[in-house]
Amino acid sequence: MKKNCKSLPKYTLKRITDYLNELYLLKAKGITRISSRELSKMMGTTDVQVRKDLSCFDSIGKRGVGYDVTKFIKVIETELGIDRELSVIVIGVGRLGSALMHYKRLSQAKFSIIAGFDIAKEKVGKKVNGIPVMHSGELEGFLLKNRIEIAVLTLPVDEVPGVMKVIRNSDVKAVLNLTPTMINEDDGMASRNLDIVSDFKILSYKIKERANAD
Amino acid sequence: MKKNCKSLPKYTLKRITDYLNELYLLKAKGITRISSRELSKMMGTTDVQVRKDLSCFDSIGKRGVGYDVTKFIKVIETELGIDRELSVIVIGVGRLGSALMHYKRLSQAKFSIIAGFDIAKEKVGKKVNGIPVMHSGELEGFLLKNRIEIAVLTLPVDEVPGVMKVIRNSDVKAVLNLTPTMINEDDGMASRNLDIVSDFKILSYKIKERANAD
DNA sequence: CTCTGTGAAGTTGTTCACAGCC
DNA sequence: GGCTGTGAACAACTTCACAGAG
Repeated sequence: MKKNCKSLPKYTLKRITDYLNELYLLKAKGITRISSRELSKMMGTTDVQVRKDLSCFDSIGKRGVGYDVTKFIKVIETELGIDRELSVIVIGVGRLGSALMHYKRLSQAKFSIIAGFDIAKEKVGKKVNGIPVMHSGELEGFLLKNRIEIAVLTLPVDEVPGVMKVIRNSDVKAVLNLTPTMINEDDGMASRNLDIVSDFKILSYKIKERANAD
Repeated sequence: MKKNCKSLPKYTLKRITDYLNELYLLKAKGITRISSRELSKMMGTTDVQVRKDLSCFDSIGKRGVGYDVTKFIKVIETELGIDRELSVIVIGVGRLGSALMHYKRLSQAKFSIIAGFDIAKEKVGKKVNGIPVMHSGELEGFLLKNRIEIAVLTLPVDEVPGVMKVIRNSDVKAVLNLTPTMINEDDGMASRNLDIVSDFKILSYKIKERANAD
């Protein structure tokens, strides 16, 4: 499937996931064909950008015609490796962790959350959306017995170092960190740091900047 | 406060919000001084990157010494414009919207959510964490009477177009979009699109890529 | 003529190397 | 010596301009 690129450029990778979301919507509407120009308009980018992003793959468009939506989706899904099941655990079953455990789009996309972990007695032993919640003390043992690809961190920031010690010692392949601290990648583990408050701050800056531009 | 840069480079802006999170943690620990090298280690970047990012501001470090944590925080906060109150509404009071309405770090950072909107009868008229929930039909009138800087979208994706029509017609300055579709910026409105499922997909790709590299 | 695909040019972001202050 | 600040060199990404297929 890959052509020119040894691995997808960082920003291409990000955009491709966005393309995918729009393609799903198009497919749901019964649209079977799309041009780079039409897609770029939805995405707020340019047609050339779309085509350049796709240049990493074997040609998936038809000149004079455009792209077949279904084929387009398939190629991206294969490239992202989301055509297989990935097992996930959620560490910290607060409002956000619990929201993720209920989130249908995740399971639809084959990310299956198989356990939650928390230190609160009233949560441990219960189920959230059918998913068992275990005590954080059991995490180390659990990771020895179960193959987990992704660990999601939705716990208080001061509990992160302890949990990360356990995770770095395990076979977990990636961490999605939703706490306001940075978790760096290393040889054995990928990571992604998301902090929604930071996004609010970025919007604050943009608002301020635009106001000044008057 | 600004020096060389007419506006902050895109990636500098993003990193600065990350620096801020680490600086808050340092301050909470009572640490008053930090070097670019130490900070860069926490962030998974380089000391030069940190210093380059700061080159947009009037010099805030001392050669041979490092940066004063409190001053560092102050400069960033001022630049981001988060030293003032910003009013926020949440459209779609599901699990995620509700989690945001409870999120302490948001109000601590002066982002005050003053209303939620939903179409579900059983939610309208109630309060979530003391914040009133109104019917989405009231949104247009509400935006005429209240100055809102940021609208957060946490509603089903098929309801987005209708809501965006109202918002684009209003004085809302920015949208934080948590639905899996793209909302583009225009002259009157900034936006930021976040889709956590896309982040899972990016991790999937990274896991696959690392596995292949063996 | 329409739309994809892609080297080449242009722009933006990162790293290097070192000057300047503590 | 230690650490900041920055022009210059380098690398990554985006846009341009156009060749090529339907």
